[in-house]
Amino acid sequence: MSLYLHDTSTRTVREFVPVKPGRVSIYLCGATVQAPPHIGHIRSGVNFDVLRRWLTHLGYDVWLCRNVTDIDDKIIRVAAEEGVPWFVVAERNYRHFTWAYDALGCLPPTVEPRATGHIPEMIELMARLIDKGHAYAAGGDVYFDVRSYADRYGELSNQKLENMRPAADTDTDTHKRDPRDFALWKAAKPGEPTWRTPWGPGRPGWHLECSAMATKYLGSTFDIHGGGVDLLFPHHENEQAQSRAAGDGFARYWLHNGLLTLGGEKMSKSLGNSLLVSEMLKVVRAVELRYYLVSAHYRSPIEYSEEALQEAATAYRRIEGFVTRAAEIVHDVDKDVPLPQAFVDAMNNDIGTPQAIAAIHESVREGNAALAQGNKDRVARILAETEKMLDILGLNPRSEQWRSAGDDTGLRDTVDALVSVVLEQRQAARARKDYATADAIRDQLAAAGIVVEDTPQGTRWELAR
RNA sequence: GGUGGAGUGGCCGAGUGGAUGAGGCAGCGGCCUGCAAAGCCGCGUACACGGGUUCGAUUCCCGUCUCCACCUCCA
Repeated sequence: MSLYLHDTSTRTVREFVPVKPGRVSIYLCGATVQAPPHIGHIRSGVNFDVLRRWLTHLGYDVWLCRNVTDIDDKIIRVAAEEGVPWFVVAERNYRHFTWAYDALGCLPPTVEPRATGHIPEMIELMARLIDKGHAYAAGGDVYFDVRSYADRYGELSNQKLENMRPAADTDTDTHKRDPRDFALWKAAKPGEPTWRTPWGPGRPGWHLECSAMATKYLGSTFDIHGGGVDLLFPHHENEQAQSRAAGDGFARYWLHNGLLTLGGEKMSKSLGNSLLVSEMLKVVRAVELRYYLVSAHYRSPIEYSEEALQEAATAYRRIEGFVTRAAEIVHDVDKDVPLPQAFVDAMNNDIGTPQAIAAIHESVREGNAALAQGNKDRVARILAETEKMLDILGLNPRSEQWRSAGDDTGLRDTVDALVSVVLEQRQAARARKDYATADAIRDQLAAAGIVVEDTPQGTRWELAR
Protein backbone atom coordinates (compact mmCIF):
# COMPACT_ATOMS: atom_id res chain seq x y z
CA MET A 1 0.00 0.00 0.00
CA SER A 2 1.31 3.39 -0.87
CA LEU A 3 0.77 6.65 0.95
CA TYR A 4 -2.65 8.28 0.82
CA LEU A 5 -3.26 11.81 2.04
CA HIS A 6 -6.36 13.90 2.54
CA ASP A 7 -6.28 16.74 0.04
CA THR A 8 -8.45 19.67 1.05
CA SER A 9 -8.82 20.89 -2.53
CA THR A 10 -10.64 17.70 -3.55
CA ARG A 11 -11.90 16.89 -0.03
CA THR A 12 -10.83 13.29 -0.55
CA VAL A 13 -8.09 10.98 0.58
CA ARG A 14 -6.02 10.25 -2.52
CA GLU A 15 -2.77 8.57 -3.41
CA PHE A 16 0.28 10.73 -2.97
CA VAL A 17 2.51 10.91 -6.03
CA PRO A 18 5.26 13.55 -5.96
CA VAL A 19 6.10 15.79 -8.89
CA LYS A 20 9.67 14.53 -8.96
CA PRO A 21 10.25 10.88 -8.18
CA GLY A 22 12.20 10.43 -4.98
CA ARG A 23 11.67 13.95 -3.73
CA VAL A 24 8.92 15.67 -1.81
CA SER A 25 8.57 19.41 -1.43
CA ILE A 26 6.48 20.75 1.41
CA TYR A 27 5.58 24.33 2.17
CA LEU A 28 4.27 24.85 5.67
CA CYS A 29 2.72 28.09 6.82
CA GLY A 30 4.72 28.73 9.93
CA ALA A 31 4.47 31.64 12.25
CA THR A 32 3.36 35.20 11.95
CA VAL A 33 5.73 36.31 14.67
CA GLN A 34 3.46 38.71 16.50
CA ALA A 35 3.50 36.88 19.87
CA PRO A 36 5.06 33.81 21.50
CA PRO A 37 3.61 30.46 20.37
CA HIS A 38 0.73 28.66 22.07
CA ILE A 39 0.29 24.91 21.74
CA GLY A 40 -2.04 25.28 18.76
CA HIS A 41 0.81 26.74 16.72
CA ILE A 42 3.11 23.98 17.79
CA ARG A 43 0.52 21.30 17.06
CA SER A 44 0.79 22.27 13.43
CA GLY A 45 4.57 22.08 13.58
CA VAL A 46 4.46 18.64 15.22
CA ASN A 47 1.84 17.27 12.80
CA PHE A 48 3.92 18.21 9.80
CA ASP A 49 7.09 17.02 11.46
CA VAL A 50 5.52 13.57 11.70
CA LEU A 51 4.50 13.74 8.02
CA ARG A 52 8.01 14.70 7.12
CA ARG A 53 9.54 11.87 9.14
CA TRP A 54 7.21 9.36 7.54
CA LEU A 55 8.05 10.58 4.04
CA THR A 56 11.72 10.35 4.92
CA HIS A 57 11.20 6.80 6.15
CA LEU A 58 9.52 5.98 2.82
CA GLY A 59 12.78 6.95 1.17
CA TYR A 60 11.97 10.43 -0.09
CA ASP A 61 14.36 13.31 0.02
CA VAL A 62 12.09 15.79 1.82
CA TRP A 63 12.44 19.53 1.38
CA LEU A 64 10.51 21.38 4.03
CA CYS A 65 10.09 25.11 3.63
CA ARG A 66 8.54 26.68 6.70
CA ASN A 67 8.10 30.40 6.41
CA VAL A 68 8.24 33.22 8.90
CA THR A 69 5.93 36.12 8.25
CA ASP A 70 7.78 38.88 10.01
CA ILE A 71 5.70 41.88 9.02
CA ASP A 72 1.98 42.41 9.55
CA ASP A 73 -0.50 44.76 11.20
CA LYS A 74 -0.16 43.26 14.63
CA ILE A 75 3.61 43.28 14.66
CA ILE A 76 3.53 46.94 13.71
CA ARG A 77 0.96 47.68 16.38
CA VAL A 78 2.83 45.83 19.13
CA ALA A 79 6.04 47.57 18.16
CA ALA A 80 4.33 50.95 18.26
CA GLU A 81 2.89 50.20 21.70
CA GLU A 82 6.32 49.27 22.97
CA GLY A 83 7.99 52.13 21.18
CA VAL A 84 10.46 49.85 19.39
CA PRO A 85 11.05 49.11 15.68
CA TRP A 86 8.98 46.32 14.09
CA PHE A 87 11.96 43.98 13.80
CA VAL A 88 12.53 43.96 17.55
CA VAL A 89 9.11 42.39 18.03
CA ALA A 90 9.51 40.03 15.07
CA GLU A 91 12.94 38.81 16.14
CA ARG A 92 11.95 38.29 19.72
CA ASN A 93 8.93 36.18 18.82
CA TYR A 94 10.82 34.36 16.10
CA ARG A 95 13.20 33.14 18.77
CA HIS A 96 10.30 32.01 20.96
CA PHE A 97 8.95 29.97 18.06
CA THR A 98 12.30 28.43 17.26
CA TRP A 99 12.75 27.48 20.88
CA ALA A 100 9.29 25.88 21.03
CA TYR A 101 9.70 23.89 17.79
CA ASP A 102 13.03 22.61 19.05
CA ALA A 103 11.65 21.84 22.49
CA LEU A 104 8.91 19.68 20.96
CA GLY A 105 11.38 17.78 18.80
CA CYS A 106 10.48 19.22 15.40
CA LEU A 107 13.33 18.71 12.98
CA PRO A 108 14.58 22.01 11.58
CA PRO A 109 13.15 22.93 8.19
CA THR A 110 15.30 22.71 5.08
CA VAL A 111 14.82 26.42 4.61
CA GLU A 112 13.05 29.00 6.75
CA PRO A 113 12.54 32.11 4.65
CA ARG A 114 11.26 35.42 5.97
CA ALA A 115 8.77 37.63 4.25
CA THR A 116 10.81 40.81 4.49
CA GLY A 117 13.77 39.10 2.83
CA HIS A 118 11.74 38.46 -0.33
CA ILE A 119 10.45 41.83 -1.45
CA PRO A 120 11.99 41.54 -4.97
CA GLU A 121 10.24 38.20 -5.49
CA MET A 122 6.96 39.77 -4.39
CA ILE A 123 7.42 42.69 -6.77
CA GLU A 124 8.10 40.29 -9.60
CA LEU A 125 4.94 38.32 -8.79
CA MET A 126 2.82 41.47 -8.62
CA ALA A 127 4.21 42.62 -11.98
CA ARG A 128 3.23 39.32 -13.56
CA LEU A 129 -0.27 39.59 -12.12
CA ILE A 130 -0.71 43.16 -13.33
CA ASP A 131 0.56 42.12 -16.79
CA LYS A 132 -2.01 39.38 -16.97
CA GLY A 133 -4.80 41.64 -15.84
CA HIS A 134 -5.33 39.96 -12.49
CA ALA A 135 -4.08 42.78 -10.30
CA TYR A 136 -4.13 46.55 -10.27
CA ALA A 137 -2.41 49.37 -8.45
CA ALA A 138 -4.60 52.02 -6.86
CA GLY A 139 -3.52 54.82 -4.59
CA GLY A 140 -0.25 53.11 -3.73
CA ASP A 141 -1.97 49.82 -2.88
CA VAL A 142 -1.90 46.83 -5.17
CA TYR A 143 -4.92 44.55 -5.20
CA PHE A 144 -5.75 41.18 -6.63
CA ASP A 145 -8.79 41.47 -8.88
CA VAL A 146 -11.00 38.56 -7.87
CA ARG A 147 -13.52 39.16 -10.64
CA SER A 148 -10.79 38.67 -13.22
CA TYR A 149 -10.43 35.19 -11.79
CA ALA A 150 -14.06 34.65 -10.81
CA ASP A 151 -14.43 31.22 -12.35
CA ARG A 152 -11.62 29.80 -10.24
CA TYR A 153 -11.54 32.00 -7.16
CA GLY A 154 -12.95 29.91 -4.32
CA GLU A 155 -12.06 26.53 -5.77
CA LEU A 156 -9.75 25.59 -2.89
CA SER A 157 -12.19 26.44 -0.11
CA ASN A 158 -15.18 25.34 -2.17
CA GLN A 159 -16.94 28.65 -2.14
CA LYS A 160 -18.62 30.71 -4.79
CA LEU A 161 -17.64 34.31 -5.20
CA GLU A 162 -21.25 35.46 -5.06
CA ASN A 163 -21.71 33.80 -1.65
CA MET A 164 -18.80 35.53 -0.06
CA ARG A 165 -19.58 38.27 2.35
CA PRO A 166 -17.99 41.51 1.33
CA ALA A 167 -15.09 42.47 3.52
CA ALA A 168 -15.84 44.72 6.42
CA ASP A 169 -14.95 48.20 5.36
CA THR A 170 -11.71 49.57 6.61
CA ASP A 171 -9.94 52.69 5.58
CA THR A 172 -7.61 50.78 3.28
CA ASP A 173 -10.50 49.39 1.30
CA THR A 174 -11.37 52.59 -0.44
CA HIS A 175 -9.31 51.86 -3.55
CA LYS A 176 -10.73 48.41 -4.18
CA ARG A 177 -12.73 47.78 -7.31
CA ASP A 178 -14.58 45.02 -5.53
CA PRO A 179 -14.85 44.65 -1.75
CA ARG A 180 -13.66 41.06 -2.06
CA ASP A 181 -10.40 42.04 -3.72
CA PHE A 182 -7.49 41.48 -1.41
CA ALA A 183 -4.37 43.54 -0.91
CA LEU A 184 -1.13 42.26 -2.37
CA TRP A 185 0.66 45.38 -1.26
CA LYS A 186 -0.26 48.13 1.17
CA ALA A 187 0.73 51.74 0.60
CA ALA A 188 2.97 53.34 3.18
CA LYS A 189 1.33 54.93 6.17
CA PRO A 190 3.06 57.37 8.48
CA GLY A 191 5.31 55.66 10.97
CA GLU A 192 5.16 52.26 9.28
CA PRO A 193 8.07 50.36 7.78
CA THR A 194 8.24 50.57 4.01
CA TRP A 195 9.95 49.03 1.03
CA ARG A 196 10.17 50.59 -2.42
CA THR A 197 8.22 49.25 -5.38
CA PRO A 198 7.35 50.53 -8.88
CA TRP A 199 3.91 51.43 -7.45
CA GLY A 200 5.23 53.39 -4.53
CA PRO A 201 6.57 52.63 -1.07
CA GLY A 202 4.70 50.31 1.22
CA ARG A 203 4.71 46.87 2.73
CA PRO A 204 3.48 43.40 1.76
CA GLY A 205 -0.08 42.29 2.27
CA TRP A 206 -0.63 39.07 4.10
CA HIS A 207 -0.78 36.40 1.39
CA LEU A 208 1.79 37.48 -1.14
CA GLU A 209 4.85 36.38 0.83
CA CYS A 210 3.87 32.72 0.86
CA SER A 211 3.37 32.55 -2.89
CA ALA A 212 6.65 34.30 -3.51
CA MET A 213 8.66 32.16 -1.11
CA ALA A 214 7.06 28.81 -1.86
CA THR A 215 7.79 29.05 -5.56
CA LYS A 216 11.25 30.49 -5.02
CA TYR A 217 12.43 27.57 -2.90
CA LEU A 218 10.25 24.71 -4.09
CA GLY A 219 9.56 25.59 -7.72
CA SER A 220 6.49 26.86 -9.54
CA THR A 221 4.76 23.55 -8.86
CA PHE A 222 5.41 21.69 -5.64
CA ASP A 223 3.90 18.81 -3.74
CA ILE A 224 2.33 19.69 -0.42
CA HIS A 225 1.15 22.89 1.17
CA GLY A 226 0.19 22.72 4.83
CA GLY A 227 -1.17 24.76 7.67
CA GLY A 228 -4.05 25.02 10.13
CA VAL A 229 -7.63 24.85 8.81
CA ASP A 230 -8.17 28.39 9.91
CA LEU A 231 -5.83 29.40 7.10
CA LEU A 232 -7.90 27.74 4.39
CA PHE A 233 -9.78 30.93 3.69
CA PRO A 234 -8.73 33.53 2.93
CA HIS A 235 -5.01 32.86 3.23
CA HIS A 236 -4.58 29.67 1.23
CA GLU A 237 -7.35 30.50 -1.22
CA ASN A 238 -5.62 33.78 -1.97
CA GLU A 239 -2.19 32.20 -2.25
CA GLN A 240 -3.46 29.71 -4.75
CA ALA A 241 -5.43 32.31 -6.68
CA GLN A 242 -2.54 34.73 -7.05
CA SER A 243 -0.02 32.03 -7.91
CA ARG A 244 -2.17 30.23 -10.43
CA ALA A 245 -3.41 33.46 -11.97
CA ALA A 246 0.24 34.36 -12.45
CA GLY A 247 0.82 31.08 -14.24
CA ASP A 248 2.35 28.89 -11.53
CA GLY A 249 1.04 25.40 -10.84
CA PHE A 250 1.54 25.87 -7.10
CA ALA A 251 0.60 23.17 -4.53
CA ARG A 252 -0.65 19.78 -5.70
CA TYR A 253 -1.90 18.62 -2.29
CA TRP A 254 -3.31 20.80 0.47
CA LEU A 255 -3.13 19.45 4.00
CA HIS A 256 -4.82 21.15 6.92
CA ASN A 257 -4.48 20.30 10.57
CA GLY A 258 -7.39 20.64 12.99
CA LEU A 259 -7.42 23.28 15.65
CA LEU A 260 -6.81 23.04 19.32
CA THR A 261 -9.66 24.40 21.38
CA LEU A 262 -9.84 25.42 24.99
CA GLY A 263 -13.17 25.78 26.76
CA GLY A 264 -14.86 24.96 23.46
CA GLU A 265 -13.23 27.81 21.63
CA LYS A 266 -10.29 28.10 19.34
CA MET A 267 -7.16 28.97 21.18
CA SER A 268 -6.21 32.48 20.26
CA LYS A 269 -4.60 35.43 21.82
CA SER A 270 -7.52 37.72 21.14
CA LEU A 271 -9.83 35.45 23.16
CA GLY A 272 -7.31 35.38 25.98
CA ASN A 273 -7.42 31.59 26.17
CA SER A 274 -4.05 30.64 24.78
CA LEU A 275 -1.76 28.24 26.56
CA LEU A 276 1.82 29.14 25.92
CA VAL A 277 4.18 26.30 25.20
CA SER A 278 6.49 27.59 27.89
CA GLU A 279 3.67 27.26 30.44
CA MET A 280 2.70 23.75 29.33
CA LEU A 281 6.21 22.50 29.81
CA LYS A 282 5.96 23.30 33.48
CA VAL A 283 3.16 20.71 33.70
CA VAL A 284 4.53 17.83 31.61
CA ARG A 285 7.77 17.01 29.85
CA ALA A 286 8.09 18.09 26.24
CA VAL A 287 8.03 14.53 24.95
CA GLU A 288 4.79 13.93 26.84
CA LEU A 289 3.25 17.03 25.32
CA ARG A 290 4.33 15.80 21.92
CA TYR A 291 2.73 12.41 22.62
CA TYR A 292 -0.48 14.20 23.56
CA LEU A 293 -0.49 16.09 20.27
CA VAL A 294 0.40 13.05 18.16
CA SER A 295 -2.14 10.75 19.82
CA ALA A 296 -5.01 12.49 18.03
CA HIS A 297 -5.32 12.43 14.24
CA TYR A 298 -3.95 15.60 12.68
CA ARG A 299 -7.29 16.59 11.16
CA SER A 300 -9.29 16.05 14.35
CA PRO A 301 -10.01 18.92 16.65
CA ILE A 302 -8.42 18.62 20.08
CA GLU A 303 -10.32 20.03 23.03
CA TYR A 304 -7.55 20.66 25.49
CA SER A 305 -7.85 19.42 29.04
CA GLU A 306 -5.24 19.00 31.69
CA GLU A 307 -6.71 15.58 32.56
CA ALA A 308 -6.26 14.35 29.00
CA LEU A 309 -2.74 15.72 28.97
CA GLN A 310 -1.89 13.88 32.17
CA GLU A 311 -3.39 10.67 30.79
CA ALA A 312 -1.22 11.03 27.73
CA ALA A 313 1.82 11.50 29.93
CA THR A 314 0.96 8.32 31.84
CA ALA A 315 0.45 6.39 28.61
CA TYR A 316 3.77 7.61 27.32
CA ARG A 317 5.55 6.49 30.48
CA ARG A 318 4.31 2.97 29.88
CA ILE A 319 6.09 2.98 26.52
CA GLU A 320 9.11 4.65 27.99
CA GLY A 321 9.23 2.09 30.80
CA PHE A 322 9.45 -0.79 28.39
CA VAL A 323 12.10 0.88 26.24
CA THR A 324 14.19 1.72 29.29
CA ARG A 325 13.97 -1.76 30.84
CA ALA A 326 14.56 -3.50 27.53
CA ALA A 327 17.56 -1.34 26.72
CA GLU A 328 19.14 -2.35 30.02
CA ILE A 329 19.47 -5.91 28.76
CA VAL A 330 19.77 -5.33 24.99
CA HIS A 331 22.85 -3.50 23.81
CA ASP A 332 22.83 -3.91 20.04
CA VAL A 333 19.61 -2.72 18.47
CA ASP A 334 19.03 -3.97 14.94
CA LYS A 335 18.13 -0.97 12.79
CA ASP A 336 16.88 -3.15 9.95
CA VAL A 337 13.93 -4.82 11.61
CA PRO A 338 10.71 -4.45 9.65
CA LEU A 339 8.02 -2.18 11.02
CA PRO A 340 4.81 -3.91 12.12
CA GLN A 341 2.36 -3.92 9.24
CA ALA A 342 -0.35 -2.30 11.35
CA PHE A 343 1.92 0.68 11.90
CA VAL A 344 2.79 0.99 8.22
CA ASP A 345 -0.85 0.74 7.18
CA ALA A 346 -1.86 3.34 9.74
CA MET A 347 0.77 5.82 8.59
CA ASN A 348 0.02 5.27 4.92
CA ASN A 349 -3.64 5.93 5.56
CA ASP A 350 -3.45 9.71 5.86
CA ILE A 351 -0.89 9.60 8.68
CA GLY A 352 -3.10 7.68 11.09
CA THR A 353 -1.10 8.37 14.22
CA PRO A 354 -3.76 7.12 16.70
CA GLN A 355 -3.62 3.65 15.16
CA ALA A 356 0.12 3.90 14.79
CA ILE A 357 0.36 4.52 18.52
CA ALA A 358 -1.97 1.58 19.14
CA ALA A 359 0.54 -0.54 17.20
CA ILE A 360 3.29 0.73 19.49
CA HIS A 361 1.31 -0.25 22.55
CA GLU A 362 0.76 -3.73 21.10
CA SER A 363 4.50 -4.14 20.69
CA VAL A 364 5.11 -2.82 24.18
CA ARG A 365 2.71 -5.35 25.66
CA GLU A 366 4.44 -8.19 23.81
CA GLY A 367 7.79 -6.81 24.81
CA ASN A 368 6.85 -6.63 28.48
CA ALA A 369 5.71 -10.24 28.33
CA ALA A 370 9.01 -11.24 26.73
CA LEU A 371 10.83 -9.30 29.41
CA ALA A 372 8.95 -11.18 32.13
CA GLN A 373 9.84 -14.47 30.47
CA GLY A 374 13.47 -13.43 30.18
CA ASN A 375 13.35 -14.07 26.43
CA LYS A 376 16.19 -11.79 25.47
CA ASP A 377 16.11 -12.42 21.72
CA ARG A 378 12.46 -11.59 21.60
CA VAL A 379 12.97 -8.50 23.75
CA ALA A 380 15.73 -7.39 21.39
CA ARG A 381 13.55 -7.73 18.33
CA ILE A 382 10.59 -5.96 19.91
CA LEU A 383 12.75 -3.18 21.30
CA ALA A 384 14.16 -2.62 17.82
CA GLU A 385 10.77 -2.35 16.14
CA THR A 386 9.36 -0.25 18.96
CA GLU A 387 12.18 2.25 18.77
CA LYS A 388 11.85 2.42 15.03
CA MET A 389 8.17 3.30 15.31
CA LEU A 390 8.88 5.81 18.06
CA ASP A 391 11.59 7.46 15.98
CA ILE A 392 9.12 8.01 13.16
CA LEU A 393 6.76 9.78 15.52
CA GLY A 394 9.64 11.64 17.17
CA LEU A 395 8.88 9.97 20.49
CA ASN A 396 11.82 7.65 21.16
CA PRO A 397 12.89 8.26 24.76
CA ARG A 398 16.39 7.09 23.86
CA SER A 399 16.79 9.46 20.92
CA GLU A 400 19.29 12.28 21.11
CA GLN A 401 16.43 14.74 21.50
CA TRP A 402 14.85 13.25 24.60
CA ARG A 403 17.73 11.46 26.23
CA SER A 404 19.69 14.61 26.87
CA ALA A 405 16.63 16.31 28.35
CA GLY A 406 16.49 13.93 31.28
CA ASP A 407 19.74 13.14 32.95
CA ASP A 408 23.39 13.71 32.63
CA THR A 409 25.13 10.42 31.89
CA GLY A 410 28.16 11.11 34.04
CA LEU A 411 26.06 12.10 36.99
CA ARG A 412 23.86 9.10 36.49
CA ASP A 413 26.83 6.77 36.80
CA THR A 414 27.79 8.43 40.07
CA VAL A 415 24.26 8.11 41.44
CA ASP A 416 24.13 4.51 40.27
CA ALA A 417 27.25 3.72 42.27
CA LEU A 418 25.79 5.31 45.37
CA VAL A 419 22.39 3.70 44.99
CA SER A 420 24.03 0.32 44.43
CA VAL A 421 25.72 0.49 47.79
CA VAL A 422 22.40 1.20 49.48
CA LEU A 423 20.62 -1.49 47.48
CA GLU A 424 23.20 -4.06 48.56
CA GLN A 425 22.33 -3.30 52.16
CA ARG A 426 18.65 -3.62 51.37
CA GLN A 427 19.31 -6.93 49.65
CA ALA A 428 21.17 -8.17 52.71
CA ALA A 429 18.24 -7.16 54.89
CA ARG A 430 15.84 -8.98 52.58
CA ALA A 431 18.05 -12.06 52.66
CA ARG A 432 17.75 -12.24 56.42
CA LYS A 433 14.02 -11.45 56.14
CA ASP A 434 14.43 -8.12 57.88
CA TYR A 435 11.69 -6.54 55.79
CA ALA A 436 11.26 -3.55 58.05
CA THR A 437 14.79 -2.44 57.26
CA ALA A 438 14.45 -3.30 53.58
CA ASP A 439 11.23 -1.26 53.29
CA ALA A 440 12.69 1.62 55.24
CA ILE A 441 15.58 1.79 52.76
CA ARG A 442 13.14 1.71 49.86
CA ASP A 443 11.09 4.50 51.44
CA GLN A 444 14.16 6.62 52.03
CA LEU A 445 15.23 6.23 48.43
CA ALA A 446 11.70 7.09 47.28
CA ALA A 447 11.85 10.25 49.37
CA ALA A 448 15.05 11.10 47.52
CA GLY A 449 13.24 10.66 44.20
CA ILE A 450 14.52 7.18 43.42
CA VAL A 451 12.04 4.44 42.62
CA VAL A 452 13.14 0.89 43.39
CA GLU A 453 11.73 -2.14 41.60
CA ASP A 454 12.49 -5.81 42.29
CA THR A 455 12.47 -7.78 39.05
CA PRO A 456 13.30 -11.40 38.19
CA GLN A 457 16.63 -10.07 36.90
CA GLY A 458 17.36 -8.29 40.15
CA THR A 459 16.64 -4.94 41.68
CA ARG A 460 16.69 -1.84 39.47
CA TRP A 461 16.14 1.82 40.12
CA GLU A 462 15.21 4.92 38.22
CA LEU A 463 14.45 8.52 38.90
CA ALA A 464 10.85 9.25 39.80
CA ARG A 465 8.83 11.28 37.28
C1' G B 1 -26.89 33.36 4.44
C1' G B 2 -22.49 30.31 2.40
C1' U B 3 -18.49 26.48 3.19
C1' G B 4 -16.18 22.69 6.02
C1' G B 5 -15.79 19.63 10.53
C1' A B 6 -17.53 17.23 15.07
C1' G B 7 -21.12 14.50 18.59
C1' U B 8 -18.47 6.83 20.17
C1' G B 9 -17.90 3.30 27.06
C1' G B 10 -16.31 6.71 33.56
C1' C B 11 -12.36 9.77 30.54
C1' C B 12 -9.16 10.44 26.04
C1' G B 13 -9.47 8.61 21.22
C1' A B 14 -9.61 5.29 16.44
C1' G B 15 -12.65 2.74 13.12
C1' U B 16 -16.10 -0.19 10.35
C1' G B 17 -22.50 -2.24 6.04
C1' G B 18 -22.61 -7.67 9.87
C1' A B 19 -20.33 -12.56 13.27
C1' U B 20 -15.22 -11.14 18.98
C1' G B 21 -16.38 -2.79 20.11
C1' A B 22 -8.52 -0.28 18.04
C1' G B 23 -5.25 1.56 21.66
C1' G B 24 -4.53 4.25 26.15
C1' C B 25 -6.13 6.25 31.07
C1' A B 26 -9.15 5.21 35.35
C1' G B 27 -11.80 1.07 37.94
C1' C B 28 -12.60 -4.21 39.42
C1' G B 29 -10.74 -9.46 39.74
C1' G B 30 -6.53 -12.72 39.12
C1' C B 31 -1.15 -13.99 38.46
C1' C B 32 3.72 -12.48 39.93
C1' U B 33 6.08 -10.21 44.66
C1' G B 34 8.09 -11.12 51.60
C1' C B 35 5.09 -6.56 50.75
C1' A B 36 5.25 -3.18 46.93
C1' A B 37 6.26 -1.16 42.15
C1' A B 38 6.33 -2.50 37.25
C1' G B 39 4.33 -6.10 34.19
C1' C B 40 1.03 -9.91 32.33
C1' C B 41 -4.10 -12.19 32.02
C1' G B 42 -9.37 -11.32 32.46
C1' C B 43 -13.66 -7.93 32.99
C1' G B 44 -16.94 -2.88 28.97
C1' U B 45 -25.59 -4.05 27.14
C1' A B 46 -21.03 2.75 23.15
C1' C B 47 -21.69 5.08 18.64
C1' A B 48 -26.58 12.83 19.61
C1' C B 49 -31.97 12.27 18.01
C1' G B 50 -35.95 10.86 14.29
C1' G B 51 -37.00 8.56 9.79
C1' G B 52 -35.40 5.73 5.31
C1' U B 53 -32.50 2.01 2.29
C1' U B 54 -30.89 -3.08 3.61
C1' C B 55 -31.47 -9.79 5.50
C1' G B 56 -28.55 -6.49 8.72
C1' A B 57 -26.54 0.62 10.01
C1' U B 58 -22.78 3.16 14.73
C1' U B 59 -21.11 3.01 9.48
C1' C B 60 -25.03 4.76 3.55
C1' C B 61 -29.35 8.46 2.49
C1' C B 62 -32.90 12.36 4.32
C1' G B 63 -34.28 15.44 8.29
C1' U B 64 -33.55 17.50 13.37
C1' C B 65 -30.66 19.09 17.61
C1' U B 66 -26.04 20.61 19.83
C1' C B 67 -21.05 22.23 19.24
C1' C B 68 -16.54 24.01 16.56
C1' A B 69 -14.03 26.54 12.49
C1' C B 70 -13.82 29.89 8.25
C1' C B 71 -16.40 33.89 5.16
C1' U B 72 -10.36 39.05 4.50
C1' C B 73 -6.09 39.31 12.25
C1' C B 74 -5.36 33.77 13.03
C1' A B 75 -1.71 27.22 13.19
